[in-house]
Amino acid sequence: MESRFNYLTAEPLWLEAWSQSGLGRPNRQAGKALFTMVIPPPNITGSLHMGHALDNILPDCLLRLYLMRGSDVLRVPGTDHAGIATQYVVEKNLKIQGIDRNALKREEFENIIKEWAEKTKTGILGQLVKMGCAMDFSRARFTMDETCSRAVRFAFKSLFDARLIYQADRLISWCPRCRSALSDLELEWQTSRGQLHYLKYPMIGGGFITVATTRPETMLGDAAVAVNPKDPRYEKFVGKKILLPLMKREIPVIADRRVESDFGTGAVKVTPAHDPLDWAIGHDHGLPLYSVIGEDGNLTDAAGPYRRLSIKEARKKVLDDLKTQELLEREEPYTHNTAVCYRCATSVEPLVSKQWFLQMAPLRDLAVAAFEKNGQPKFYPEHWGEIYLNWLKNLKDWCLSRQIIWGHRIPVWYCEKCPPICATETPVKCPSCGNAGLKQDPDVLDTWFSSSLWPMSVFGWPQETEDFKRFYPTSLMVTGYDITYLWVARMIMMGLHFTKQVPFAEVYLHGLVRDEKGRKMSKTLGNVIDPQEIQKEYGTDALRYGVLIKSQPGKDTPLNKDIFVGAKNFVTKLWNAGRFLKLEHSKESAKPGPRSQQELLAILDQHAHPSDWWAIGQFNETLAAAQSHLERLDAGGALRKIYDSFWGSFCDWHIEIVKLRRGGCGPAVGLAIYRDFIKILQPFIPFVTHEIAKELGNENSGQEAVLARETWPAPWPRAPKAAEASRLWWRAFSSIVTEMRIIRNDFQINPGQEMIFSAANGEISPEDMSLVEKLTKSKRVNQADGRARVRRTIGSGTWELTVFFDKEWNPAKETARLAGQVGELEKAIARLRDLLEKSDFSSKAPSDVVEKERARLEGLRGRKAKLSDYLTQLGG
RNA sequence: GGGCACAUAGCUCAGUUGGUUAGAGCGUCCGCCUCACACGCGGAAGGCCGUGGGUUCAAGUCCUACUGUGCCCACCA
Repeated sequence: MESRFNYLTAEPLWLEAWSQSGLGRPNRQAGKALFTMVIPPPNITGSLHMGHALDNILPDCLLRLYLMRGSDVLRVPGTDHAGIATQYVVEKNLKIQGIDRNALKREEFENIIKEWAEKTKTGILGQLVKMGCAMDFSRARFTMDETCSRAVRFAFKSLFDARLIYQADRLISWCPRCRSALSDLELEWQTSRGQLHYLKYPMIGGGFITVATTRPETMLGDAAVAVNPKDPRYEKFVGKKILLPLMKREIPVIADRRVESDFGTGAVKVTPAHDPLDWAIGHDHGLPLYSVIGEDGNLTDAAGPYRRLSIKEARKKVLDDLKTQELLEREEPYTHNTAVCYRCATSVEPLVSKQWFLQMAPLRDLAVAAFEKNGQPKFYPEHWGEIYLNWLKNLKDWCLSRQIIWGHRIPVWYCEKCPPICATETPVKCPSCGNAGLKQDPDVLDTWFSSSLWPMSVFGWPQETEDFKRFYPTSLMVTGYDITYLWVARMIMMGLHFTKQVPFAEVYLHGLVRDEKGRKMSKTLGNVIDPQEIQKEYGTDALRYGVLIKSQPGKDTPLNKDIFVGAKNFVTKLWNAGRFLKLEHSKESAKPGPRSQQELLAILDQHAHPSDWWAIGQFNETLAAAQSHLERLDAGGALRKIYDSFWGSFCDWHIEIVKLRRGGCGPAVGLAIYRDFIKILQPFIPFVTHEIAKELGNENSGQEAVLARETWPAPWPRAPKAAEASRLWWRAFSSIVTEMRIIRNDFQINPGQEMIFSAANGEISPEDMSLVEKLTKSKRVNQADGRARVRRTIGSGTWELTVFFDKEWNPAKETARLAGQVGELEKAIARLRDLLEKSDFSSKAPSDVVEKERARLEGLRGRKAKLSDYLTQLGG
């Protein structure tokens, strides 16, 4: 074995081996439980970033775990066409080339995006492969491929026929840059500093009413002024008329409960066509709509003399004109929130537009019932269930149509005089009048519409395919909490509506990947870590390890490069431990690897050293802890446990001891435990563990070379007596070794120099004492001679270590150290004594806990006595 | 305005159902190329576990109030 794991050469070979073995593809083995997942399809906007790495590595780890624990597994990969996002990226690229997309025909532009889609799709799927994700790539889907498109058309028509999808003129959020409607969930909010303008509206018949607004240009579309009905200041105005300045339009003063008396002047201008609250008020009061802002973000003909001005220009001109007429009372600085497009950050305009909507209430009720009655799906972390439920209850209708090119065309066709025709296949002629000149609706669907069908459509739904029958609903959905509403909730609702089943039994919501300061990774901040670079520089296992060890359910994952350095170090450590054990074992035995576990246990009964039992015990505890974490889908927690145990116990202690034990079963047992570590680490870092397994040779003949297909280890059987004895042994042994090392450091004894010591009242066998000698480069003597000495108490204080050395040393430092220790011991003793004697502890706490504390107090007292005694000697 | 989460070492974070002296990685300091690994080994310094109450024999852990931080929802013009 080389001294390092060569990931550059090993990774491609294992990727090929896994592909051959069909990891992530079901075997159809009878009697096996199925564990299925579909991936959150990455957007085809570019390459995969660190968030995707987490999104895919975490479930891969769980899938590999399920595979080893005996499940038949399937994970379906795929990509998302990501309507607005992809179109935006392609538009930007065209702009760099000097091409204006508006100059292109719909088909031309669509073809350019298709080309882009092919390229990025390939790249993304390639990245998934290279991250070691065990998926069934033969089942890979794309949200706009024929299978998924069929599902989209079917779902739309079905919802249309059920009258859940409808077309209506509504106030929607409009992105003037994307030239498209957006859903409420596609808005982001920014605080912006602006002005609150106080406008004086003249009453017909004399007097003024003053309104406050942040958007004075919308006054051109005012249909009324509203006041609170309980506001005494305005009682006399209600029902009277205003002559709207600039437009010279008569508008009424109305009373509405939704107006807050204590904001601004207590009177609000009502612009039903450009403000959500005004829309509602206008609707209830039957006010007319004046759409003064158009889809291009400029003012419309309805704005009279202000037509074709941009919003900014119009605002300035309106204010100037009002000022001239002395109708601008005052202005004050004002900070408020404005909505922007979540893809291009352009300010969104509320405006009235004819759009397709999905009525959510019936779907919502299904989801609420599934969760409240059956607890479906189960959320990790659990508290997300309540958040999800709460959100569902306030759900509004979903605006489905987008006025962009890239996406699923709305499957509705129009005939000149007949009602719209909704069909899953392009109709040749109008079913009502037979007219052949049908025109398809130019709009496309919100990209999340196809996403919401994903767990069904990947399996061929609505067709009753074998796959659909067999794999739907899936076992687990792993995704980021940021798309719980946008995606998870909608999948659940669609699943319930169309299949009466929640599409996944469990949902694991992971956090967002952030930098070490907790900031989002972004190109502008320059804090982006590219997973591909990490793979090149540190290896894919290091990428997986780093991402996994930092992940916690529901919490954000802070990452920096150091984590991957540590990750690579662990891979190297693991590798070298294997290299060493293989070497050691080959000295003992000609066989390629350890014998069977049964045979090993027989040898253990005859020849075991306590450290063998201790290491076995440590492994069993690690296995149990890791499993309990994994049952809660906490891969990070499991990995941390394994790391601590492998490095801190197995390598730092057990292997070091095995090195010094001559002959015996040390290497064989060590190798056997090591093999189990390799297995439980396989789901996390599959490349290096597979390579090591190959290097070590097969345990038994007939086993597959693919470690991922081996079975998850069971705890080692061992006698409880041996377990207890090995624990006691460990305490004594480790504390004397540690104390010797501390003395060597404290007294600056050269590492090459042998230390002479005596140990009074040995709890350790002579054989083990020789291990201590070798481990600490020291020699035990029975008799004190005339040399300088230092004494230390060990462990519980029942025995004592004396180290002799030639050089003179100043006792002051040691005295201070001892005095400090005695002081702390006294405090601890007093605390314990009070606990045992003065409180109700002794009578109320369980007897075993009380016994423990009593024993501890005894130990502390013994230790203090010894230290005080020695302190007196030093002082004297 | 409503909701959720978090607050532990200089930094990033563990700490499973309450029970010995609260841990790791990175960073800092000291000493080592010891024949698996310097991507390593040994050691040290560094924490009244955000604050005040409460429950309990016992609280980092449970409850409550407060303070601070982050996020989500709402969007008062």
